[in-house]
Amino acid sequence: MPSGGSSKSGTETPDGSEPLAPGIFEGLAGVRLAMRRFLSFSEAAVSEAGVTSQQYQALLVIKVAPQGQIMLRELAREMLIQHNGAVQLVDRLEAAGLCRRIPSVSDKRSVLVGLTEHGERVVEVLARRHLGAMLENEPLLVESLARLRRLAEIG
Amino acid sequence: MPSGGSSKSGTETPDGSEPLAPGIFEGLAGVRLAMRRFLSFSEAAVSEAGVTSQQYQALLVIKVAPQGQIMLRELAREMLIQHNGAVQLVDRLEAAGLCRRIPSVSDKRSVLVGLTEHGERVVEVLARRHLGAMLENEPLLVESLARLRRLAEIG
DNA sequence: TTATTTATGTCATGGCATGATATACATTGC
DNA sequence: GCAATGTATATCATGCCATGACATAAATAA
Repeated sequence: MPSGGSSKSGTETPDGSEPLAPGIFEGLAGVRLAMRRFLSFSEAAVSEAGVTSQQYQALLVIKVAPQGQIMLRELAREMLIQHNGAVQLVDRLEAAGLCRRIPSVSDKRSVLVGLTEHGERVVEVLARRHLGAMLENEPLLVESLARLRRLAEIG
Repeated sequence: MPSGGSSKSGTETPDGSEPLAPGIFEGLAGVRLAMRRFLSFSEAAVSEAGVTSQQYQALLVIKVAPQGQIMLRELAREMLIQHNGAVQLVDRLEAAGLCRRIPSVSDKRSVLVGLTEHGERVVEVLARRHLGAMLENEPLLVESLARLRRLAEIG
């Protein structure tokens, strides 16, 4: 597509509605990039500790759960994944010695997941390391979202 | 656990530095949740069109590239992934008829990636569908980031 | 008891991303 | 011209993540 000035706001659209405001695609791409950047430092920081982003997030969820324990089902719900995804996630965390399955006494179907000492240490270190970097990268993301909003409101 | 029974905010830390402000773990978990929520609607919206989130993002990057074409290497760099990840991503996009490899004439090593007509239609529809949902979910994320910042500044 | 729901787990599949490696081409220096 | 080096793409093996389909066990209701 030649990027001549007028051709970007073509009038034909797939569903016949009005064309998108010029710059919207750039705005959307910018937000995704900002979010990727935001998450990629996390990926890097976290992988030094031998865990992945999702695993760190799971550790956080367990950490902030009441009594530091959470049902597998709850963990899945908090992380917006299916229960079987959580099963495997906990499998890997348990294999890494970061968490522990504790059979529930009140409901023999249930399994509670809690952090091991090692898990406690890892989540503490990672949280600390994350905080600074997160606050550093957050403005770019927020700015990028604001720019998209302005673009959308003009269109 | 040496910290005795009472409190969540123990004073000992793994590396001997000061303890994190209370609520920081909750703040960090909140941000990750907000981000997941933010991305999960995207996942859902996009999957109706038969593509994944990453594929949509790749389509966006190609769409906003000069002349609507981008080198594979560039695509990888824009998406913050390795070149071989981009190869497979483009493989899948090409298999789905969304993009096309165009051998570069100036540099026979290079391959330019451009959208097909179908790809153009898909990215247009998805961008449109995304915009609204994105603007709807964005305040939660921004608010969640702001809360974390406040927590960090107090600590 | 029987049926249903709930919680967890297993299996097969597929997308995503990486490291290690290979092949083809370009560029630079001799 | 020719060798060395670097670049662009591609392939392979591996591992994480997530899902759908299915299975098992336990709680619960009819």
